[in-house]
Amino acid sequence: MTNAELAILSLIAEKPCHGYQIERIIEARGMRDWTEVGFSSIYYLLKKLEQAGMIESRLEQSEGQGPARKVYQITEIGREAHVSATLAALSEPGRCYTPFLLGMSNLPAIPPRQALEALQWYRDHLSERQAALEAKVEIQRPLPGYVEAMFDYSLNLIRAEMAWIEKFITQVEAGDV
Amino acid sequence: MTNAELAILSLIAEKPCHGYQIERIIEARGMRDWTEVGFSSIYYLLKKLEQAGMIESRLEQSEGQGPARKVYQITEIGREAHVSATLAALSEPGRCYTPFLLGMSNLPAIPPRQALEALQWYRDHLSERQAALEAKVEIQRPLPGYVEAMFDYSLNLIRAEMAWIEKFITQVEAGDV
DNA sequence: CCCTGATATTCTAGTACTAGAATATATAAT
DNA sequence: ATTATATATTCTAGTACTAGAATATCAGGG
Repeated sequence: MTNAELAILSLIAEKPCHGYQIERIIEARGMRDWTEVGFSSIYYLLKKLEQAGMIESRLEQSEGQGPARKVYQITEIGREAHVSATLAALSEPGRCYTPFLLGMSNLPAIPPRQALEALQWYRDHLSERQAALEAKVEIQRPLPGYVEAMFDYSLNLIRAEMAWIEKFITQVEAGDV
Repeated sequence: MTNAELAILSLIAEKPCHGYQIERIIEARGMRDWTEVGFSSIYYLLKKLEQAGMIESRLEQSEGQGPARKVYQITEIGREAHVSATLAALSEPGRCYTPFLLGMSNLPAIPPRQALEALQWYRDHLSERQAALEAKVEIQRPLPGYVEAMFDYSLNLIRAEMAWIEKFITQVEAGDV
């Protein structure tokens, strides 16, 4: 199962949902911090999951305004797939191919002054990201333990990266690279 | 420019190459640690870059055995694109959507025993990866400063992740999550 | 002179989304 | 009535690879 499929299946596993509702849950929870599912992909993924027999749909009248909704709920097959995909995701460290290392591998090809500037931008962006995440978790507290852990994980990695990049920048400034 | 395109363009920027040669350089340098370009994609990417006017080709007789080679070299346009893409890669922290956080977000849906087991697997895999990287850098030393920095960056992040996961596992074992 | 194996490129048919437009329904305001 | 707005789904045409088979060339051994 792909990441995108698992992201959608997770939400249906929690409770029956229709496409538009999923979009709003993703938005409301800020899930785009850890998954990448565009609005236009949700319906595509729902259809894929339905074809795989992991979810099934029924039509339901809208409560407020708007046309009928197609509400999906998880099947037994889906439930099993959900658990095993979750276990797989938790047990295998995923490679993450950041453009950063690709950039680093090209360091010798660019003027040192510009490289330094770029690295400083990187640090600043990262620092903003860190601050935004810290603020976000602060506002939402108290949070369930596993959600707190997710933020803690992300923040730990960002902090480690910040520490490294600070060190590297001073090395570059000193002409050590 | 996409990551894959930049990876190929980097190599052509270094020296003129043909497709098969690129495959062997990628293999020899262990570049698949930080980029993802399958053999079957190399020719596709070369054509794309040529169409964009970033590289140009000429036919050349093979030195040893085998048919004529199509040797690509970088153009002025390509050179500029290479520098600016490298700067872009160095200045923008890329998001990395690991399946791990997706798994974490599904923690409540799975039996605690299995979750713990999965996390332990994760730790073991990560630990192996760390050891492999450490060994790799050790063997190859001495290395140019920027390459040393790339290994150092990767190792720092892996170590931070290891530290976090160890801590989290003990928390889970203690029933704190 | 054919065969093997290393070298080298091309082609076909997929996969997994993704952007954005088109379509449709219902409520509320003008 | 008309218009705007929020809700909701579907469709078309891409993008960016990617797997794997097909094809071709050439050197050296039998």
